[in-house]
Amino acid sequence: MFPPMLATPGPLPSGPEWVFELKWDGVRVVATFDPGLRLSARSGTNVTSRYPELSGLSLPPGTVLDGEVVVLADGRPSFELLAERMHRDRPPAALAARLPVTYLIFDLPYLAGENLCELPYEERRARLDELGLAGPHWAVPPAFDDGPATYTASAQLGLEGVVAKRRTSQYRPGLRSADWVKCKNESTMDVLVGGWRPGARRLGALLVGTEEEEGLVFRGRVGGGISAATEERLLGLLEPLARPTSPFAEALPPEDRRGARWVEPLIVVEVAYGQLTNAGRLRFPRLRKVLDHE
DNA sequence: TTCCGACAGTGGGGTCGCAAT
DNA sequence: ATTGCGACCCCACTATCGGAA
Repeated sequence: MFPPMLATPGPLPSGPEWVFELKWDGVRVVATFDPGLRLSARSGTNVTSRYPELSGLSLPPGTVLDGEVVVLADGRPSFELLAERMHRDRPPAALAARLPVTYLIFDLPYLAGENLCELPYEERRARLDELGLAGPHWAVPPAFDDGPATYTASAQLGLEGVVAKRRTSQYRPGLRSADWVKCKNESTMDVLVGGWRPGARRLGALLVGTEEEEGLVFRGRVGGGISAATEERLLGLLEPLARPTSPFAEALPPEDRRGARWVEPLIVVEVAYGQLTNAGRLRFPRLRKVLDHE
């Protein structure tokens, strides 16, 4: 088992010592050859049989590749499509054909038994490029020198963001290093609070929505980003607004509804999120601020 | 003494698989 | 057939604690 190196979240670094890759929205996979191909998830789980289309990938024994398995749709990775098959060992042929995966390889910690981890990123990257890995289901995506342009392009293309890597950095297995910085595209939205749920804290999560023609449309639960002080403030605002029935236009699924305390939807909060899901819910939601209302 | 980084804990969307109802 | 629950995947963020500065 070879735990992959992890990136630290942060703002886009600048300077000639950095190189920039697009951030691919999929699952992290390490490939080892000893001598047969073995694919490992970040946790170390053997996932080789989940991605049979990668079985043709062949390299010398003692080689370790690091990359991301994605499902491409219109040229962009779709995590939601990948989710439909990523838990399945030996997926049915029809499923694998409908949702083919691509392994995007971005690092080479070992080659034929030679430890390349101590080499600077740029040299490992050059060795990786020399392998000429390109096939129907794998590729080595490009790296760029212009950080701001790469970041802007990632947003325009609807990608997840960029990962900045220090040219001189070593590969540190299993470590969350400051030499790799992930800069994610994110959005914010103002939403109405239609209820809340207790949890381990007094206020576990907010049930939020947006006002549309059909009424208050549920956008998901927001439990992240709430400090102890904000929790108290929100409870003080919400408890006087209690009402017996849900203010949402549609009945919420049981797993969202469970334990809910409904309120008049009068409190507006700003939430940050990664993307909207196909179901119209917030992905990676967290509270940014409670908006003052006159 | 103060500050920072690592870690545990709490929250999210979503899928699958299995058990209970 | 529906619901509940945990295990995995992807996470963000807060609070805490010990060691570095």
